[in-house]
Parts: sequence; structure tokens; C-alpha cells
Amino acid sequence: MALQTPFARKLAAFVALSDDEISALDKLHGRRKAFPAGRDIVHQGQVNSSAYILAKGWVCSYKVLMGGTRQIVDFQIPGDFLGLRSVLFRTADHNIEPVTKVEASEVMVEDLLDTFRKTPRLATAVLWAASRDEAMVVEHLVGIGRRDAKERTAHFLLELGARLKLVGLGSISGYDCPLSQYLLSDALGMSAVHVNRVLRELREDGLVTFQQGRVEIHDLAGLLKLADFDMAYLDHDGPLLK
Amino acid sequence: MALQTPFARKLAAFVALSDDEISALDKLHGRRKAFPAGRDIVHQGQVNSSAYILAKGWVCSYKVLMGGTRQIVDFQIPGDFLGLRSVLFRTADHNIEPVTKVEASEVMVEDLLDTFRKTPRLATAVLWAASRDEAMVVEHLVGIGRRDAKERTAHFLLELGARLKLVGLGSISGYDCPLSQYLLSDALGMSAVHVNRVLRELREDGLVTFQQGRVEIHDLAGLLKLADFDMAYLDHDGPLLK
DNA sequence: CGTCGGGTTGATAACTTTCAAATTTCGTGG
DNA sequence: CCACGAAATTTGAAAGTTATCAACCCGACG
Repeated sequence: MALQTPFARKLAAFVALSDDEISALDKLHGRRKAFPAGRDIVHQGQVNSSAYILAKGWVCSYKVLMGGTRQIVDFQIPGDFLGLRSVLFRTADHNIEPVTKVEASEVMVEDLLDTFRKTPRLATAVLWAASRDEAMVVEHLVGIGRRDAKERTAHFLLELGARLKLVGLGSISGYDCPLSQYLLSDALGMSAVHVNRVLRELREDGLVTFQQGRVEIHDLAGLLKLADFDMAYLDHDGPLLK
Repeated sequence: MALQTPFARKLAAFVALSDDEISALDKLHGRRKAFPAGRDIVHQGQVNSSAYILAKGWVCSYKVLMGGTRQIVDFQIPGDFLGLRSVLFRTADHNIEPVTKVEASEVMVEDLLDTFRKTPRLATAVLWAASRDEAMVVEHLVGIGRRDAKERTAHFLLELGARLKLVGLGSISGYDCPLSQYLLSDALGMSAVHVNRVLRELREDGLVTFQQGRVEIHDLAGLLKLADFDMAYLDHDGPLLK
């Protein structure tokens, strides 16, 4: 059977999926829902929220702090799973906000747990996918903790490019990117003003441009070097579970 | 059957474990190994490393950057699972270093995957545990991105206390902590000198002291307020999977 | 047209790092 | 049990990075 969904394609990187497993995955996709940009799909503290598999558009997951500032933990692009933690914990520990108009398939908790029960290998596969997400968060953490603003921004743009390329939404030379500098600043842990300056520096260095919703990578080698980028954490070779 | 190991106790928070499941978990504990402080148990890039369940002592997981600096992603304490990502990815994406002398049970990949196959609910339980770990990394990320040095340090000390309390290694008023200021600085994403100053400030404010390997919380309310600490992400009420 | 969100820039303030040096703590061998 | 050296902590001063505040520009949109 062909791999129908981007989600199935992603899991197939880890487990060699049987026909049964693929169709179990496809059945997981519940009602397709659309969300406008800007209004939260899930908010911190919400109980019994659903999970989603993102089909179209971009969303971000973030947490807000006392002072009203927020930290964006990650952006999700088509094929990504949303809100796994929210359902496993019953109450959501973060917010999910569409960056653009979004379409996503709802995944009901019961269906998910049920699928794990009937098709145990899929539980392992989802564990793997969750670990991959965790690896991205870890890399993000490392960047914020130990890279300066310029390296961090460069790294971010490279990682986004690599992820988009994996789902066929961009190439090594550039990609469309709907993120504002405010969104970027909340993700990179810096002020929007500083994001602006750093982007200008990167542009003046002839490394990347990010203008009018488009990222163009002009000097990949230079950017990779500046960012100390290693995509090992995104790239795994062949299924571990046969 | 009684819950034998701290690891089983942790998972029991999510799934109501049957006797079979508990004994499957206990069998997961392979050979008990001892490690001296300071020498890496797993290093970045290592292939086919094992996973471990920590029995005694503290370890840290970290990544090193080009410039030689490092970022500590998390500390693990007894009952924590080590190196899950390393085994699922086949090649380790981070280092694991004992902070103190350590004892840990080795977990073989095959045994782990085997257990998931035979006892599918345990796969879900481990997924839950991994999500909980991810939630901690996320909170860490938020702290580094959006909290200033003082808030971040306060938050860190509180989180550590809460975790230690869960495994019976500390109380609300204080705990033993083998971390040096260098370790702290690598975890908090700041310089060791600044860690020292911040600890002094916290001490002078009458909030906490951290001296001679012992953290004493003198003003819990004040500290909670300063750190904007919310332990929801550590604390879940009763098993979700019956 | 006028407004509004996003982008851009300069000036200043705040926070954090770095460098250097003194002091204390701690493990180990005598 | 004490002395010694290494490691960890502490403090000051100077430099560097990033945030904040304030303006101005621009294009989309009603």
C-alpha cells in the first residue's frame, strides 16, 4: 500500500510499516478542521483538548510568562503532530496558535490509545517521532543557551529550511516563510528590534536574505559554518524497526 | 505486586500497571553498572549505545558546540531513564556525563523493543514518560529564552527540589545538591561568574542559600513568585490509562 | 485618505560576559 | 591528623551584547 499521508511517511522512516499499520494510521485522521490565523487552537490549561495532524499551514507552540512575554517553543509545518503532550497530560501545558490559515485532522485521544493497543508497533513509532521532536527542542535550547544572536538566527533559518525540504516545501537555496520578525523574536528569545538588526547583518554579509516572506540562502557554506549546523538530529537512515 | 523500582513507580503515575507489566518492567533492568564521576557514559555520535535506568547518583546530558562551550540540557536523578533518544536514533545526539559516582541498570535495545511488543501498554507508558521529560526541556527552554538570570536560577532550584521530592530525596525546605557553579552555569546558559553573583543576590534577598552542596529554601513563597513557578508540568493526577 | 501592522534605524540603558586575582574548600598522601 | 595542591567560589573592573524607547517609513486595506 502506498503511504498516504505525510504523517505516515514520517513514521515510515522509523518502522517499516505494514499495510495494516498504514491503514490504522490513516484511520487516525479524524475530522478535518480549518482554523484562521491568530486564534489559539489549544491554550495552556485547557483540559481534554484534542491532538491534530497538521495538513496545511504553519502553527507555533508557545508558553506565556507572568510578565506577558512569551517563548515560542517550536513551529510546526505540514505533516507534524500537534498537541501530543496536551492529550497525554490531559491538561495542555502550552498554547498552539496558527501562524497562517491552517487545516488539520483532529485525532481523538481514545482513537490514539486504541490504535496503540491494537497496533503496538505504532506506539513505538510515535515514541520515535516524539523523540525526534524532543531532539529539535533540545537543539533549540542549546541555541538559545549558548549561541549568540547571529549564530542562533542563522541556525534557525537553516533548520527550518531542512525541515521544509523534507516535506517538499522548499529547497536548499530558499523557501517561503510566513513568519514575522515578532514571531521570530519570540522563538529566538530576543527582541524584535534585534532580530531586525541581525537579519540585516546576515544580509550584509551576503549569507541569507529574509524579505517579503521569502528566505533565500546565498552562501550555504558560510551559513553552515557560522551556525555550526549539523543536521544529524533531523536525519536518520532507514527504519530501525524492521 | 508491589512497585519495585523507582522507574516502575514513575510509570505507574500514567498507567495502572498490572503484575505482568510490573514484572516486565523489572526484567528490563539488565546488568547493574557503576560509573565514576566525570567520564562520559555516552558521547555524541556514538552508535549502538545502551540506555540506562539511573539507580544512584546524578548525571547530566549536554551538547557541545563548536567553540568548546556546552549546554547542559538536563540533569537526571535516580529513577530517570537515560539515553532513550540515543537508542531510538541509533547514534547518540548528546553526551551523558556522571556528575557524581553513578549506578545504573543497562537496558538493551532489543529488550526494550521486545517489551514494547509483548506489553504494548508499556510502550504508551514510556511515551508518556518521554513526554514528561520533553515538558521539562520545554520549561528549560522557556526559562533560558525569556527569564532573566535571577528568575531562571530561582526556577531551576525550585524545579530540582520538586523533582527530588518526588523520589524522596529532598523536602520542600531543602535538598542536597552535588552541582558546582560551573555545572549550573552550563545548564542555565550563563557564565559561572554570573551564577555566583546571582546566588549571592538570592541569598541576600533571603530566598535561598546554596552552599556546601546543600540548597536551603528560606522563603518558598517569595521564590515561587520570583520564578513564576508552576509545577503543573511535573505533577499529574492519577493514571490516564486504566 | 487615514489607520494599522510590520519593518527599519538611532540613541541610551540594562544585563551579562570576560579577565584577573584573591580566598576558601576539599581530597589525598604523608 | 595535618599539610599541600587542585578545584571551586568569590569579588572587582572593564568590555560587549542585547533590550528598550522613540521615531519614521511603507504598503495593505477599509
